[in-house]
Amino acid sequence: MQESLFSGKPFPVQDHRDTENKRSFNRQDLNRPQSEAVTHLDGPMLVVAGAGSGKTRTLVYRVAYLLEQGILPENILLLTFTRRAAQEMLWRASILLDESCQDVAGGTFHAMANMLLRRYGYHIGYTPNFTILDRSDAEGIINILKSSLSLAGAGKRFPTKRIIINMISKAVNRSLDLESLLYDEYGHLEEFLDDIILLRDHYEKFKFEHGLMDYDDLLVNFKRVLKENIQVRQEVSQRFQYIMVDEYQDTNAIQAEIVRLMAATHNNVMAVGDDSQSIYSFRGADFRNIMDFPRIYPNTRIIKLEENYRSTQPILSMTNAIIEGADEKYTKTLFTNVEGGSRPELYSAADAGEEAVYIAERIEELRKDGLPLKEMAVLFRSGFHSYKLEIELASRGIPFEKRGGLKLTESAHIKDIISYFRILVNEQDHLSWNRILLLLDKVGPKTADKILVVLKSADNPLGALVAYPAAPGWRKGLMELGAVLQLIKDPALAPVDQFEILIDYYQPIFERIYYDDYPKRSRDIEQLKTIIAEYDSLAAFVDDTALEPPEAAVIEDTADRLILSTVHSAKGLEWDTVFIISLAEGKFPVSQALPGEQWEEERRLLYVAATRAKRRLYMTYPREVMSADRQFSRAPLSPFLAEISPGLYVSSGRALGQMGSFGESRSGYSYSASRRGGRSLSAASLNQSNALLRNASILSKGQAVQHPFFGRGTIDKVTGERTVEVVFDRHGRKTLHLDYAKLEIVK
DNA sequence: ATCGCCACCGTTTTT
DNA sequence: CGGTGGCGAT
Repeated sequence: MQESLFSGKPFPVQDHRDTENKRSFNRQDLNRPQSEAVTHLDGPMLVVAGAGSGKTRTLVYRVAYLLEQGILPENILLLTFTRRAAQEMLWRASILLDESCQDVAGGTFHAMANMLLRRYGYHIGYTPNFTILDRSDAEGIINILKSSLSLAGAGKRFPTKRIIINMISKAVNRSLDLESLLYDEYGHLEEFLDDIILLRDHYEKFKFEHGLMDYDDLLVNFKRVLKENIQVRQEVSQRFQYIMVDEYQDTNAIQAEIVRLMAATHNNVMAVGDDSQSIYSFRGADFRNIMDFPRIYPNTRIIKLEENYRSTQPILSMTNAIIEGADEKYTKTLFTNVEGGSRPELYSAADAGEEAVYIAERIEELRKDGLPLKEMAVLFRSGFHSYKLEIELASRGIPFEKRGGLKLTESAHIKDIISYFRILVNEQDHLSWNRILLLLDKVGPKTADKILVVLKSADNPLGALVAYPAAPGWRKGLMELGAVLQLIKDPALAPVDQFEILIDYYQPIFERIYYDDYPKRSRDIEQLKTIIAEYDSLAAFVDDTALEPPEAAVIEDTADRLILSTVHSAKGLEWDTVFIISLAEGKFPVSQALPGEQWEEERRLLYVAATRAKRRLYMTYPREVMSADRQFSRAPLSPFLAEISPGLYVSSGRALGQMGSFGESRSGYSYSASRRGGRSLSAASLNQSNALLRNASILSKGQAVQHPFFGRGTIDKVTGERTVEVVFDRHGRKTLHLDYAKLEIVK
């Protein structure tokens, strides 16, 4: 098995190894702390590094150094946040050294957990035959359960499936009781508590019965194997002599524990991270993992990288000011030796349309001045903020690629095709069975259900399918389905051949179901074919589409194209010129962001966005936005920008030169200032009532406590600095996190 | 009872 | 764009 990137896909061959990159990897470029991080051989190491400080470069050099020292590539493990990041690092390392770095084990936590769980999972009762659910599958299951349990429409504002899946996942990732989480963070959903818990229980059962595993299960179960089976732990931890984790601030408790267990033998963990760039708490990430690292790994060597090599001073001053406003003050103030540069520009547009025109014009200007499109990027908070701009760019013939937002594998027709393959890999994947049965004419949910019952208990589902007593209306369709599955099941066929045969069968169905836009959709199918052609194992392809979904269709496939991206997807990347759009209150930060932690995370998100820029930074906002009810309303500038010194940027925009608009921008400022005031007040009062309970050290076993939802209880165990186990009189044992739980001491 | 079609609504962020 | 609810057809 090819393990270098934890998947069957071969290491990509990069053709653009330009000299510029070779020059930038000159060893003299490393500063002293970087050299230390690269050459320090034994013991744990924490590298705290600011944006643009050369984290990637440090990691790449370390890989090269270790290989030079004679460490075998397969004993080095490089855990990164995205597969792309791992690929890029290994590719860069191959410039420094030779191709041996291709055998370095590298990839995402999930890909690694998947691979090792399939190998070792039998120790805790798992067959290697499971299907990985992606997010939309998980949401689909919640939907099915919701209607089968007759919960749909039970209340006017029943939370959406996405919110429910997020809650379930967050509870798992924080090792929190779902009930406590529901109460503490989703108090407004209190009336649905029972329904949500019921849904969760059925969801767990559904996955178990249908051979499915979601993202969280992969990590949780892998952790279980490591923890419960000493033999596995030894085998794995002996193999990985050096473990490096990038973007450590984005790991959650489970991932941190996996790292610790995998390092059990050699203890050579190097974690790299920046607490100011923590933007994934909604999925359980906890930047406190960084703070806790030295405690978990005694004798940790801590290295700080504070020099910024990316941006010019005016951009850096701006980004420092953004993060300066944070409630919790962090450690680093970045400085740069990059000379020159001009102040960032803030453009105030009348509305989203004018904003799009402004961006497009700027891009055309810069392009005319010789800046390639690939050196520019447009960043935004949410996927749909770029719709207007996408139309504008398309009409001007500017090629672009959108990252984040809808993935190729999330479109209905691609999911259809993948479902056929998932059945070949796992015949008990009833979620996929259901999907493809529904594609048959005259077969709806009820009929599909009846067929599924038979398939579920059959030893040979394919045989049972063709033997099913079908009604005349759809017998022919069922037979054809059975025949094509039988045909492509042949293990001698390469995935791409299976694909060809399948498409012959699927084409008529495809044209019938998506009759209005199937020509457009067929391009996606072509794209999928080129992807599948790179695999020689169908199972690896199916895994990858769930773990690392390919991006949505490229509008025009030329090498030089503009990147449009959500801020989340832009993490770790950099461009010469960066545009940040929709910087209006309610769009960035999103209106849902509550004061407190969520608000602070939005601020860090803006910090991440602004620090992507090397030489030029443009920020824009519309003064008028369309709200949900199609009414236009005035939108003040994002409070994060309104609160920093206006001297740090240059303002422009048609209305801003006039007297009236000055008042307008002031009123925008005062509005956000009042909001901030309200927030600090509530944060203060919260702190006051919770002052005694932020830290578990003052609690001890037997102490009586009061929880606003669970009522009266007794402390049973203090399990951490901020977590306790409480036995409640009416709700039993709960694990509570003091950062969230509003626990009071009963005297 | 079940399926197919049409019109309408509301969009956080994702390995 | 995708999910949903209503309604007519089978």
